[in-house]
Amino acid sequence: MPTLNTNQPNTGQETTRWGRIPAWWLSHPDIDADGLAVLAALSTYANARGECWPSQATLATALKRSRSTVNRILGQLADAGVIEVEPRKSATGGRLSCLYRLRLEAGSGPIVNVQAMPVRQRDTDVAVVDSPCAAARQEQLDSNKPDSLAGRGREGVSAERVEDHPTGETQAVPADWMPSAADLTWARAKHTGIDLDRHVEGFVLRCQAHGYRYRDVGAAWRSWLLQDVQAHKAPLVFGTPTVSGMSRTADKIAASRQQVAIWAGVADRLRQQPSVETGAISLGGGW
DNA sequence: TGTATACCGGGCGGAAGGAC
DNA sequence: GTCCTTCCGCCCGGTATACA
Repeated sequence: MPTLNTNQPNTGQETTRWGRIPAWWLSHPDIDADGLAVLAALSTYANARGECWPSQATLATALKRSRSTVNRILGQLADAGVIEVEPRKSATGGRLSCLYRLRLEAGSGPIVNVQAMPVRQRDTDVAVVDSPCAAARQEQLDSNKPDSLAGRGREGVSAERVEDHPTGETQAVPADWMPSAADLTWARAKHTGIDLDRHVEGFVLRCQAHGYRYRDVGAAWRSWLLQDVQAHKAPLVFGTPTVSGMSRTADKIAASRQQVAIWAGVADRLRQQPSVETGAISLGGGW
C-alpha cells in the first residue's frame, strides 16, 4: 500500500520533478527568500490544481531546514494568503500531513486552474533532467490528478503552442536570445507599433521560467507574438518606448507586472468559459 | 488482539547571530 | 551589553502499520 513516504525526496526521480513559480510570488511583499524556497518545494509536489500534501519533515529535508522552521514559514505563507492549509485526517481520524493549496494566481480569487497554463515541453521519456516534468510524473500520490500529460498536449492551449517533437532535438532559450533579422523584419511587417524588444524579453522570461524548449526558437517566438497579439484586443503596444538606458531590474519588474496582468486576464476568461475541462480554450494571453 | 515502531503536526525552550 | 530574530532540537499527543 502506498504511503505518504512517496512524498519523501527520492534521489532516483528527484531530477525529473518540477514546479511552477508564478512571477507574482517574487514581488509579493510578504514572501521572502525562505517563503519562496518553501513555495518552490511545495510546487514540486503540487498537482495540476496546485494541491499537495508533503509532510513538514519532507519539506524540511528538501530545504535543509528544521521541521519547525518549515512549519513557521508555512504559517507565514498561509497568513499571507499565498497558500491554503487544510488539515487532513485518515478515515479513522488519524492525523495526516496537511493539504496545501498553492495560490498560483495573483489576487484574491480561487486557485487558478492550471490546465490553462501555457504549455511546456511535452513530458516524454527523453525529457531532459533539468526540465519540468508533468504532473503525472511528480512523486506525490494523487488519485485525483486530472490528467497525465503523457501522450497529449497540455490542455487548454492552442495547438500551435504545443511542442510536439518527440524525436526532434529541442533547445532551451538562452537569456540573451534575440530574434534573427528575418524574424524582426517579419514581426515589424506583421505587427507595426509593437514594442518588440519588450515582447522578446517577455518571451525569454516565460521560456526560462517554465523551462520551455523549442526546436525552432525563432518560430516559437513568432507563434507567441501572433497569439499574444490576437489575445489582446489592444496589441502589445507599450505606452513608453524601450529606453536603452533603463534599469534592467525595473524593466523586469515591469515585465513581471505585465505577466501578472496577462495571467489575471487568463483566469478571468477561464472563469467565464465552462469548457475548460475540455481543453478547448486557446490561451493567447499566456506567457 | 496487543505491542512496538514509525510518522504526523503542534509547540516550547534554548542557542546563535545580527542590530542597536 | 541588550534586544530581537532566526533557527534548531526536543517533547508531546495522536494515529497507522507491521508483527508476534
